[in-house]
Amino acid sequence: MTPQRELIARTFFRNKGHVSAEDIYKQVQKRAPRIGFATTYRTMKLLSEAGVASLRSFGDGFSRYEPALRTDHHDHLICTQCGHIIEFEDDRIESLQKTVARKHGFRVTDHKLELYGICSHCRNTKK
Amino acid sequence: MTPQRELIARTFFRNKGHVSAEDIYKQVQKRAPRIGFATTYRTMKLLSEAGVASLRSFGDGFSRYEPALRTDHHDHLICTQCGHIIEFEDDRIESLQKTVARKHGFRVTDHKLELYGICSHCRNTKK
DNA sequence: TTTCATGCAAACGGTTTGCAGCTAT
DNA sequence: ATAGCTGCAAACCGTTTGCATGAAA
Repeated sequence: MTPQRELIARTFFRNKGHVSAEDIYKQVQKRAPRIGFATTYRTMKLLSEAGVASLRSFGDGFSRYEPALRTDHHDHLICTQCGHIIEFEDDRIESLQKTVARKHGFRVTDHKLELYGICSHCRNTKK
Repeated sequence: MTPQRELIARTFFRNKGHVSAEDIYKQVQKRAPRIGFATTYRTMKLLSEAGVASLRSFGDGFSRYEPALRTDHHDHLICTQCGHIIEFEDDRIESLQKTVARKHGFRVTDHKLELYGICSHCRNTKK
């Protein structure tokens, strides 16, 4: 554990999740401009290998990380207009997922549910 | 509509969906080696703009296309070991998704549900 | 001729890697 | 001294774009 890694990890955990590597890099740079993105990427890879961060790729080309400590499964509502991301959790959906998987002989290790649409804010301020 | 575009479109629809651009490119090249990937990409973009193909990015870095003609919403079970993809459909999950979205004031335009795990085949032939 | 698609190669953007230098054992 | 991390820059890989050629109307 080096100072660089500690700063990167702290920065990562300070966020609410759904953080892109670039986000972390920029935030880290404000405090330690000499840290390069290579170190950021390498550290995030370490964190995800260690199981404390999990990589989540939304459709937008670059990878996002979120803390893996959380015990709740949660999924995402994504506004395609403003990019805002809302988390939600629904036990009934979860259990239906398990049922479906079992029906196909799958042992599910992870899942990803994303609902894309227009959030209420963007719907009200439509031009 | 040019011969190239026709071949690419035909090749695309010959597949069962979840086809990567590279897949299409390779298949097309067997029949018409002079077609470049630029044309493949451009044609796939056209097809998705025309609404007959829809772009779906799984987490693996490159983009996949599937026919958009289909009326059923379907989701995916993905084996993380052999990469096999199974489609499924579950109306109860669909309706729960709508409920959740409504609760957050979202108007959902699209959704994506992916379950990752180990398929029955890989579970049985585990080494 | 004008238009527009093609094929090639170069560019792009996010991520990874090689490598020389630096730290801390 | 040696092991291993850093920072830089170059490489990488899937995708996009610029441009000269070529076919069609």
